[in-house]
Amino acid sequence: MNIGAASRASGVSQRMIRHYEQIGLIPGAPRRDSGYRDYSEADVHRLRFIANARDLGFAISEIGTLLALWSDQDRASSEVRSLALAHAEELGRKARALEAMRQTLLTLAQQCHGDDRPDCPILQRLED
Amino acid sequence: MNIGAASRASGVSQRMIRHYEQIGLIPGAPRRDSGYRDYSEADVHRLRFIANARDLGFAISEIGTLLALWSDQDRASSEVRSLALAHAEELGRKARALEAMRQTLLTLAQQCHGDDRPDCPILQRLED
DNA sequence: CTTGACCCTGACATGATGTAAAGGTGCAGA
DNA sequence: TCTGCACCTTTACATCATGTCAGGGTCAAG
Repeated sequence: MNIGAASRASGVSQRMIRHYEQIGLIPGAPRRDSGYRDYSEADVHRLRFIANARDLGFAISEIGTLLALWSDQDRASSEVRSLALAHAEELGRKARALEAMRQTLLTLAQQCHGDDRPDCPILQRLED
Repeated sequence: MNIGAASRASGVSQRMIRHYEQIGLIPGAPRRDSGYRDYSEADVHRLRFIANARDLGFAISEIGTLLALWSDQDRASSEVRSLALAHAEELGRKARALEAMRQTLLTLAQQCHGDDRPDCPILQRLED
């Protein structure tokens, strides 16, 4: 399977497939005589795994760990679980930070009459 | 005032002060004979404004708009308000996306016994 | 054989920020 | 005055994940 087909089958862009190969996240695909990369179903399976992990917000480095755990038949499920929980906590931290910013903005916007007059508590707050 | 003092007074790193100058977010500081940049209190005030806006998650491009509104005595407060509300909405979208990922992970982790056995619903989910 | 779809590599861009190198400036103390 | 340290300058490279473009080779159908 050429890289285009692998990309369509996995949902990972050709650009990122080549990138993942370059940074060592995935092994280099075997090449045809033409130099074209050749992918198997297993390769596509792994790419889908990566795409799903990205969709859950895992960073590339974490995905490397997940891939290692995935291919390790003997690993304890607790390892995967604690990685997932740590990541969930990180996501929660980020979400709370964004939400706090949002609340601050909403509060300020509420105090701003939002008409043609120039005075504005939002800008005043940014000055302090 | 040298850039180091301006940095300490504003909370913006020297690196970023120079960067903001380079991309045109702030005007180039006047130079002494030595070539050193020279900052006024007003400059520090503007840098603090930028730092506060960054803390609220505004992107540099949005801050450019905010700075323009800030220095426009005649602008309507409604302009600032709608910019803030649009940004708050964007923050909300991002926060909800992170929270959704987090919930998915927590649900999966709950289904994972997390002991020494190798089977793990988290990895299974990533495969699909 | 031509054409169009596909593949290759390499490079540049994003956004915000850090860090490091290599060199000039300014000031205080010996 | 010399020395040393703290400060300043520019330039460049790194991060992270991704897009896009250019210049070139390959393949298959007509």
